[in-house]
Order: sequence, then structure tokens, then C-alpha cells
Amino acid sequence: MTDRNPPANKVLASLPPKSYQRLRAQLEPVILTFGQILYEPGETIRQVYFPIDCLISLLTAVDKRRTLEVGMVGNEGMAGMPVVLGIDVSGVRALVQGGGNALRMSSKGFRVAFDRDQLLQQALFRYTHALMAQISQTAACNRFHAAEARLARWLLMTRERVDSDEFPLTHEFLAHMLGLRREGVTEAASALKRRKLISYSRGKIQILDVRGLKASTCSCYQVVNTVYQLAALAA
Amino acid sequence: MTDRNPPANKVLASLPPKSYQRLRAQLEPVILTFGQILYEPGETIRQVYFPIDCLISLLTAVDKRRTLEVGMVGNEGMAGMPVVLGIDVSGVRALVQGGGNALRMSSKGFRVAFDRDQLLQQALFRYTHALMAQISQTAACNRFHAAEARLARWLLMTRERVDSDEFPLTHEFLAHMLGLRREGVTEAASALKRRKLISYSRGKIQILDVRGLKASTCSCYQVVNTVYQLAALAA
DNA sequence: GTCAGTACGTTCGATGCCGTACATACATTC
DNA sequence: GAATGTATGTACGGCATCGAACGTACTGAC
Repeated sequence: MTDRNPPANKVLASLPPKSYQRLRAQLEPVILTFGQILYEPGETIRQVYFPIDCLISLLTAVDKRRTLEVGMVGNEGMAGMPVVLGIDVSGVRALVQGGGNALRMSSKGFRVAFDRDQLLQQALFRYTHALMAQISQTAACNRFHAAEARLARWLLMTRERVDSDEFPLTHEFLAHMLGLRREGVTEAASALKRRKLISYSRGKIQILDVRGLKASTCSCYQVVNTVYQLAALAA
Repeated sequence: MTDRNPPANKVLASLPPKSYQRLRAQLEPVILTFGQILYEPGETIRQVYFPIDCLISLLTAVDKRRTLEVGMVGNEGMAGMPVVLGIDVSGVRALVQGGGNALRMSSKGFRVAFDRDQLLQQALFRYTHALMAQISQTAACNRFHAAEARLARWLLMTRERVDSDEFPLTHEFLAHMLGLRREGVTEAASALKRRKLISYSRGKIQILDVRGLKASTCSCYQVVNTVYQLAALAA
């Protein structure tokens, strides 16, 4: 990726050239690896991340065993939102759910650039709103909808963000995202597999039938999609 | 309430006098009544509200019948957060859950004052972060914890915000907040009643034993409380 | 080629909540 | 004070998910 290319992160891409130029010098390309934890609740946020082809999960834990993904950050957004709001402590765990490239920047440097640039502020406040809407909708979804529909939604959302039909994921890992037991994921996943919507084996999941998956999911998938379309951050 | 008294809304109270003075002229005292809907998803936000002794619920619906409260706004906050983020459309339904006084201001007037005043921005961004943390934690809570614990949490949170041990609420209404059936609320509530933690009759609920309720709830109650304490917006 | 580790499959009883239906009791209106 | 509406109580079968236990199968290390 040369500097001449538009950045593959949609927040950065939405910036006018001048705004982006000011950030560029401080943006450091990094490779995030699966399982990496960027923030823990209560921890200081020293860096913010703009995903390019990686995927970051925002998790809330209620105890040592049970966690739930409350938000998903791909190349449509940024990880480290509290910094945008002038807070330097994370409220959630941020876990690299799909490895890949991102652009990283120190929180301090980001704050300086952010305070100076109204268009950057606008872009990120817009994203903050979309993220809040996403969190709210998935909260309701996780309360009301069955495991299978939620799994389908999650796979579709992930697919759009990593821009690939195949990604490495174990049932165990999915259980932590969806707030289920591992066995519950196995049941839901094998139901989707039986209907030839997905296939998987030992930690690799492949999406076979996007339309079929969309038919199996709940309306929450489309609601969240619309939110990002309105924020002009959709695929 | 005279103008000389400090405003009973904690966001406004946290402002330095100068910042508050600039808003004061445009803040109009209003009485919000139970059941009033301030915003619907997709609707333009024409006014923002600073609760004084009323309580506003932020709801997400998955269909016509089922809704879930994702956030609660009392005198520690403001309703109409998207305006803070430069968005004029609501993502959630905002419902007056406890009638009472609030200060109201037009979104336009608020934006003008907001853009000019960095301290006002700081205060509201801080609140935005706290609200996001609240939403995330209750999302996990609603997924994992039993109805009775969630009801106890909800009653305690409401109590703090309306600053009273008694408030008007039907089981039917609570069901929409907690994402349960009305009968499910009746069961959970009668269990708490049996243990003499609350009493209720025909739409009036009274909290009898705060400590007992705290013992019956999950850790999520304390987690959310801490969030607001850190944001310096706690009781 | 054996072994240990990891990922997935399956079962089974328990449980919490759902959907539905109906009963009771207080409150308001006339 | 009869009638109607609203709030709460109760009951029951059904279902999704849980917790726990155990089985199977693929994989990589030695």
C-alpha cells in the first residue's frame, strides 16, 4: 500500500485529502494477530486503531467465563472510541477477532490532530453514533432472537468487514462472541451446515450461501446495515 | 426553582457558571408526563432534554410487540445524544418512564451553544462515554442474568434517578423494559415481594429494602454505578 | 506411529422463560 | 352498586438453552 492510494479504512477514506494528510505521518501500519487484546476494561488507551482488513470485537464480560460481543469494529470504523470522547480509559475489552492490517496512532497524537480538525471530528462523531446504534440493536437481538439467527447475523457482519467468505473461527470462540456455550454454537452451526449455508472444519468457517444466510437471520442484520449506510460508512 | 439555584441536572451542574449562563436563557422548563414519547427511531430530534426529576428510557424494538430498554437517562444525563454527535436523527425510542420536570432546548440552539463552548462539549462527551458503557453492560446483563436479578437492578437504578423509593409502574410496563412477558415480571416481582424487598399494588411500586435488593441483583448494578462515578455524574 | 492436544459431535436431565389461557381483585364510571 | 376496564395471579405445556459428561476425529509433535 503506497501513500498515494486512498486508505482502505472507510473513516480515513471519508476525510478530505487535507485532513488525511495531517494524520498520515503519524499513522503506523501494524499487523494485528488473532487473539491479541488491544484494551481491557479500566485500562488506559495508549493507541487507537483504524482497521484495514482486520476485525476487532468489543466484549463485555459478566464473569470469568461468560462474555458477549457488544460491538464489532472493521474497516468502517476505529477502535479506541473513548479517546474521541476525551476519555482515555476503555470500558470494554477489545479483542482482535480477525487478524490483518491496521493503521495505528498514539492516543496523544490523535487527540492533537483531532482537536485541530473539525472534519475529522465530524467523521468520528458520526461513526460513534453508528456504533452506539449497532450496540443497541445487537443488545435487543441478543435478548430476543434464537442462537441460529444470531450466528447467521454474526457471520454476515463479519464477512462484510473482513471482505472474505472464509475466516478462521472455532465454535469455542464464537461462543464467547454470541454469549452461548460452545455446544450451543455447534448445534446452531451444524444446522446451518446441514442446509449448506456454511461449511467448517477445525477452526475454518466458509460461507457458502450468502442469500440463504440472510434468509436465516433476523431483521437486526439489515437494521445495523442501514445504520452504517446512513453514516456513509457501508461497504 | 429559581435561576439562582444550581440546576438539578448533573450535567448542567458540572458546568462552570459561565457555560451554564450561556445556556440558561434557552433552557425551558417543561413537565414530561409518563408514557410520552420524545423520539422514535429515524425521527428528527427537534429538542434535547435535561431531566431534573423525571426519567427517560431508551428503547430498542425488534418487532411490534417486543422492546428492550438499552439505556436509562435521569438527571445525570441528557436525552438527545445524537445531537451532541452532530446527528439529528434518533436511533432509539425515547420514552418518558417517570414523569417530572426537565429542561428543554431546541436542537439548533443547543448546537450553536455546544459548538462554541468547549467545556460543555467535554461534559457531554464524558456523559456519552458513560452512556455507552451503561448500554454495553446492560446488554451483557440482559443476555446472561435471570429475570429477578435484572428486575432488582432496574428498580435500584430507577430509584437513584428519580430519587424516590416509590414510583408508578405496572408489570406490563416493566416487561417492555426488561424484554420479558408481563407474566414473567409478575413472577419475579412477587418473589421480591415475598422476601419483603418491595411492595406493589396496581401500578405503584415501593422499595422497602435497598440493601436486600442490592443483594438480589447482579454485579452489573455496581459496574454501571462505578461508570457514572468515574464520569463524576453519580448521585 | 504413537501420543497428546484440539475441535467438534451428541446426549440427557434441569431450568428459565415463552405462549396461551383463564381467574381474581381492585378502581372508575355512570 | 352494576358494569367495565385495568392490574395482577396462576397454571400448564412447550421450547431453547444450560451444565455436565463423554465420544469422535483430525492434527501436529516427538
